[in-house]
Amino acid sequence: MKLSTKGRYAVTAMLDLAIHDHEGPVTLADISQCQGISLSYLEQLFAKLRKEGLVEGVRGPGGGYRLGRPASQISIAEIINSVDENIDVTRCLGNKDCQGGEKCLTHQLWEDLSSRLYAFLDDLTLASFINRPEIREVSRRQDTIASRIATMFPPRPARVGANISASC
Amino acid sequence: MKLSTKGRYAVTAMLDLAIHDHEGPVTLADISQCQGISLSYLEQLFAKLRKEGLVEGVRGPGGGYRLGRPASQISIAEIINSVDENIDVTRCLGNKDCQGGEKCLTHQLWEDLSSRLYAFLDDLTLASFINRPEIREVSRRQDTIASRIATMFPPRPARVGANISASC
DNA sequence: TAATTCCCGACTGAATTACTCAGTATATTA
DNA sequence: TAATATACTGAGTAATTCAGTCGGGAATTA
Repeated sequence: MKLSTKGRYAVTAMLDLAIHDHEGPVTLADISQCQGISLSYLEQLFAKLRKEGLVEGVRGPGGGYRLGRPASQISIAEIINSVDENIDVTRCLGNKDCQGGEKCLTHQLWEDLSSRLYAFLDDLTLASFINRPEIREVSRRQDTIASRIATMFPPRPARVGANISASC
Repeated sequence: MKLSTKGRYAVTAMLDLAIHDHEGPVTLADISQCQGISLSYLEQLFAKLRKEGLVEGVRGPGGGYRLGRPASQISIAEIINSVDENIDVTRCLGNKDCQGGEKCLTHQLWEDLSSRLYAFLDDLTLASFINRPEIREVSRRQDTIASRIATMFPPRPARVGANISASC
């Protein structure tokens, strides 16, 4: 379990996808502009997320990325783990002699802490964040704008709407 | 809130101090050998821990480091924060325009997650780890050995004992 | 066909990690 | 008092990671 800016980028990007899930795919260009992250860097992060099945890409105009699973089945721990490659495990773990045959005590304790932390973050899903009332309110406001414009441009409403509601 | 190998080093070292608290100061040389971390690197980490008042150093032979406060009053979050300098906060936070005047939604959500995580780690104290029965058992065994030798070398028992019970 | 998007790999400067070395300061012990 | 063990400090450094650029290719839509 490691946690850095990289993990934060991945989580916020995934939240973005979750929020705009019903509007069709979200482009990396949108996220890039929105959150101030370089496009190519996002591509690298999303390559890892895709490998884990957390997102799926849709090519071509009107394409982008959408969640690979329902937001309720994607945990924060999964997201972080897929981009922040695991911290190197302590030397003594696995082979059980740290110092003098006896299995290292503090390393056991760290393992304990680490798994508690993982459990905590694995319990938090994307859905548990975006389903809170304040969030739904903001999301709803953006939807009304989007759908109003959508009725004016019937063919690909999602794309047009997405451009408008790109204010993160 | 950032979490890396550096933080792990600090936490395990602090656990070491907490476990051997009643035996007098623990030297960095012990921890270094025990946990396979370079001595000078430990010194740098402990400089930060000392600055935060989490540990206090004792110079001279028989010296070392001991906890700056009772183990029940030192949280994991404090330890990590003192060595893993904080993740750079998102651009839009503070000044409240991320993109178009409206405060960035995903960044609010991240702040939320971040504070939940901090609260979780701030609730975990050193004491909550070392007070578990398995740990006390190991610690007790080492104590009996230490005190048996201590009676044979009256003047500075703690130091001699520490050398023996250095198997982490 | 042209445009838009995902996808892929090589490369790069800057920062961080983990470490080495070389010393100074303070306390203990012989 | 001299020797020793420890904490402290700071400068330097190879390796790694971060975050990004660049140049393309592949699939989809219009």
